[in-house]
Amino acid sequence: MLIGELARETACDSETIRFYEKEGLISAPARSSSGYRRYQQEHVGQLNFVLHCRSLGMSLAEIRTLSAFRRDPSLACVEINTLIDGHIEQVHQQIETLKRLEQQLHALRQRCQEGTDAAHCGILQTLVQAAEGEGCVCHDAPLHTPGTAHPH
Amino acid sequence: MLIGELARETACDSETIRFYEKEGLISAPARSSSGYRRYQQEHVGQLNFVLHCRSLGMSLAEIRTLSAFRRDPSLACVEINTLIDGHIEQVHQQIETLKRLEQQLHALRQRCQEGTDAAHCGILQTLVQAAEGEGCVCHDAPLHTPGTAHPH
DNA sequence: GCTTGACCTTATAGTAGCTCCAAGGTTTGA
DNA sequence: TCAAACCTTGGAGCTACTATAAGGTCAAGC
Repeated sequence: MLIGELARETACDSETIRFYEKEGLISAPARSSSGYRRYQQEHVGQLNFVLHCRSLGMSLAEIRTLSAFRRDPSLACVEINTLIDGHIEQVHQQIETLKRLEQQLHALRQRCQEGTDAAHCGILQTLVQAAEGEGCVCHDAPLHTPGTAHPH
Repeated sequence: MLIGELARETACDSETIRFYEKEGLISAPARSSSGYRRYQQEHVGQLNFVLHCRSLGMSLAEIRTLSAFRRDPSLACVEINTLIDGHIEQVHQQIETLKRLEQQLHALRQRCQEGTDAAHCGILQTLVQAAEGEGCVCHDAPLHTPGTAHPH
């Protein structure tokens, strides 16, 4: 199987497959005499595993760790649980942060309902005032939202 | 005011201030004879505006657009509303996506409650099966979570 | 006058997870 | 024989910073 066929089968871009190989997330396939990558069925499984984990928002580092357990199933799974728990907590924090953000944005949006010019735009006024005034309490909570994954 | 003082006053790193200047988000200050940046009160306002918008999760491109309206208040504010609405929608989508993700992760976590080895770890088994099976419906929704901002 | 330390400058490289492009080689079908 | 569709590598680009190196400046203390 050439890289293009694997790409179609897994709905993953060829470039991304090469990238995952370089990053050690999938094993390097055999090469044809002309240097083309020749994939086997096992690579489909490996790649799908990575893509599935990515779709669950895991980082490449986390997936590398899980892959190690996949390769050597004698290892303790406590670490797997810890990894998943950590990831759940991360996602939970992101949700909470984004919810607060959503509320702030809705409040901001309320300030301008009609289309005039920017001089009278309540949104802009609010943003400028918030930046200049000391009493702005709407952004004292940290925002940390690490990027998550692409569709699988 | 030197860059360090502005940094302390706004709780923004000096490097980041220079970066914002290079990106055109704040105006370039006058320089002393030795090349040091000399900031005025207006720069504090500009920088706080940027930081506040960042704390609301806006991208630098969005902030550039808002800054233009701030500089020229005769422009229509319809675009401001559109920008904010788009941003709210983005945040809303992120929240929905992350909520689905959270549920999937909780379901996954249920698969392994006790610490044995990875061979019998339900989490790993589930991940591997999900990757290999066709019938995995748990990751057909796209995940797009652009990074958001740091605390202000 | 000299040294020390805190400040400032620019330029460059690194982070995550890809994505895109250029310049070339290979294979397949008409 | 030729074109289209594939493949290769290497490098740059994206976001929003962060970190480092190598050097210049300035004020205080001795």
